[in-house]
Amino acid sequence: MTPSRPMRADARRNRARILAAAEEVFAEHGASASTEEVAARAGVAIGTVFRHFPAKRDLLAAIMKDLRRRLIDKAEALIANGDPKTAFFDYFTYLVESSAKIGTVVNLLAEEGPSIEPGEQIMALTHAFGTLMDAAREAGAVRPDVRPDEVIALLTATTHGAMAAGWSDDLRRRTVNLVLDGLRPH
Amino acid sequence: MTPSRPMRADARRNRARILAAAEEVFAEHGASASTEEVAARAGVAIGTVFRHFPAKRDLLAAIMKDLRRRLIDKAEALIANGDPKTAFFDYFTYLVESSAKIGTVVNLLAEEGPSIEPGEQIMALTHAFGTLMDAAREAGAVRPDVRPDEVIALLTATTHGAMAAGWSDDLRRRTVNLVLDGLRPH
Amino acid sequence: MTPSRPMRADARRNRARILAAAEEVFAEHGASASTEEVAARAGVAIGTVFRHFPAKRDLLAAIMKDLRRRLIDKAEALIANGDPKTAFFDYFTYLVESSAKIGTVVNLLAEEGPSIEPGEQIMALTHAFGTLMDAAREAGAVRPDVRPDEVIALLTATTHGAMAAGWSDDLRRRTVNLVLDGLRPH
Amino acid sequence: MTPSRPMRADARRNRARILAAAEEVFAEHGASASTEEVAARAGVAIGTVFRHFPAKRDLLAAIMKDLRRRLIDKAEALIANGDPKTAFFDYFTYLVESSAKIGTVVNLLAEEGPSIEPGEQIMALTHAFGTLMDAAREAGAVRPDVRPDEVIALLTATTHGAMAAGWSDDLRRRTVNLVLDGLRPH
DNA sequence: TATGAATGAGCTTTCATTCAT
DNA sequence: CATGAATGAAAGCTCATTCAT
Repeated sequence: MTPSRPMRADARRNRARILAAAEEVFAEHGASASTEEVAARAGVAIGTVFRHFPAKRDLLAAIMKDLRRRLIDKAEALIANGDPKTAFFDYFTYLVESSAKIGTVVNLLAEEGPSIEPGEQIMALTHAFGTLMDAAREAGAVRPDVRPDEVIALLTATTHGAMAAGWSDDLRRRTVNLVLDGLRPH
Repeated sequence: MTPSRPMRADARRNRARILAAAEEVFAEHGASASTEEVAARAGVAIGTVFRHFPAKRDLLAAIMKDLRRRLIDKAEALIANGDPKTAFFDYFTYLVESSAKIGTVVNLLAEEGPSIEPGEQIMALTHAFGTLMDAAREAGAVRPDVRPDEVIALLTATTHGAMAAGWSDDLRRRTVNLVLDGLRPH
Repeated sequence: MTPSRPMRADARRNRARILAAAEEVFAEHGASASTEEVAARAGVAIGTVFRHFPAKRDLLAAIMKDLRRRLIDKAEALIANGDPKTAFFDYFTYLVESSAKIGTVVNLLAEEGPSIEPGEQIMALTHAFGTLMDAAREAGAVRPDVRPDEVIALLTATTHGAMAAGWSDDLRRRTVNLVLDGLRPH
Repeated sequence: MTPSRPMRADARRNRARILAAAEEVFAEHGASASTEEVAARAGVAIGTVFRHFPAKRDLLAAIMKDLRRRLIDKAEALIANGDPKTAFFDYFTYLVESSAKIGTVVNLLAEEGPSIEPGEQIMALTHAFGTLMDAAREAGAVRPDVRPDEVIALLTATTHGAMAAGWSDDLRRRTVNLVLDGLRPH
């Protein structure tokens, strides 16, 4: 937006520290955690947080963006290097595994009012997911009659469930396998 | 002292109105909705809410109890009258369908700190669910190798997902079918 | 005021129970104790308390009146039967001893705004006290140069101190003796 | 983190104004006065009061600490410069004179639950008082048989009485003299 | 009369946000 | 830019008082 000048080094450093701190704090105490707590964890003053993120929801949104970025990167890596037969299943599993953070934040966003910037990132994520799924289908590893939106719904659900209900590692593994089993051709 | 005579008529009426209002308000705005809003919706003064539910978490807990009661009733009706082959699937579907309310509340309770009264109700619910599932398995309608906790996990996940993500009716139906398909013998 | 009819028996009984309960409760938790707590202790409903004492301050005032009544009775008994040489000192000591209740209430009244009905009772009390003191002076047991208001001030002070500071029985006895010593002729 | 640099100028100014306002307000209306009233009197917003004193009892405690500090300073000044024969009596009188504030607060603290920080300050105060009293005794100005705790009890009592009962200046002077007379050798 | 549910002003406290330093 | 003190709008909760039962 503002072309202005590139961020000063210390400013960029602070921004990153705040994001990292926020991810931790919100994962621990929920979105109702105070911004002050985030500032403290990041080792900056409260004013600094608000300079970088004019409102709390901006901070939440930025965390989401960050998380999505990482998920997209992971997907693209799998698209480039993975075995089509397994890459899709690996990715699905990976998403659920890393859902502790994501899920928490997602959940909390729900409280902050719906739809914080769906935007192009979501599309990129959806697209990458679709690519992996298509590849798996062509390789005969996924039932041909399941539709992408259903699978994404399943993923969302499993992800939410995994964190909200506090499943044990074992239960989560078995449940994910059950879900994935349902996607394989009989 | 006095052997706690039955609640006065107006008190019982108000209690019910508050519960109904709270269910609506929390479903709409999340658990962070104010108790004042609940009072307004119920058409009573704030003090009345606190007379019936001394703390906000008591109100949340009461809503949960009410919802669970209804779910248990439904299960028992199906156990008594349903066709073993389909009752389990019907119940699963019913639970997800009615999850808009349930899910929201469940979610929010998670934030209120862990474990608001796990209690016997949960056990009754789990037991009823297990009974339906066993009947379906014996009738050959469910894979013999899936375990109850996995299925409950799946249910939780689908339920959470359904409401948190705001699925369309159509998508929800297809997703639930996909899940249930995975539970049927191949 | 209202000549009306004499109080019904149960009403009079309730009034007494409320007063007794209030004395206890306020002595324990201070004047900030809730009227509801008083009602509970008395075994009546809150409405009953307010029927007898239209406002909280009326309840406080009634307690005071009761206490003063007992103090006056005690003084009159000593005037009638006591030894002039010792009656005054006994009374002074008695007042301090029984000050736990009085003191608390007096203190708390201070918070309720100044001067809850000084009235004729105070005069009666002052007069009785003066009578005992005069008798002691005439018997040569009290310095002739101390004035009544000073001694009453001293009494007030000792009384307050005794309860506010939570003196031990031993300390209270020694302090009272020290004070009384100062009143005796050298 | 940061080695707690000195308070910002405006913060220090506000802290002082809040303390001053609180002393006034609580002296006037008792400890039940609202924090809001204190904020208004100090000319700051309610949040500022709570930034400086996270809970109401912290504010009360701070006032006490301030008062005690002043009393200790006065005692030490008298120890350093006063005439042993009179310093003790002057101090006793000074304490009672300034008791309007002290007494009120002391009283109110009593309601806030027992013992807000007894701590070293109390010991310092007690010690200073004892020093003055010893000096007076050695100078032959105080009876050798009175014990320090009795005198402190007397002081407490007189102090409480002075403010609770609203003695006139004249009455207070005469009463204090009467008390002090009792402490002198016959 | 007694009951106890309802009222609603008011209290303490929290926290997102602003702005002087 | 960073700091952190100040702001003030809620929020949860209490309690004296009223009034339908």
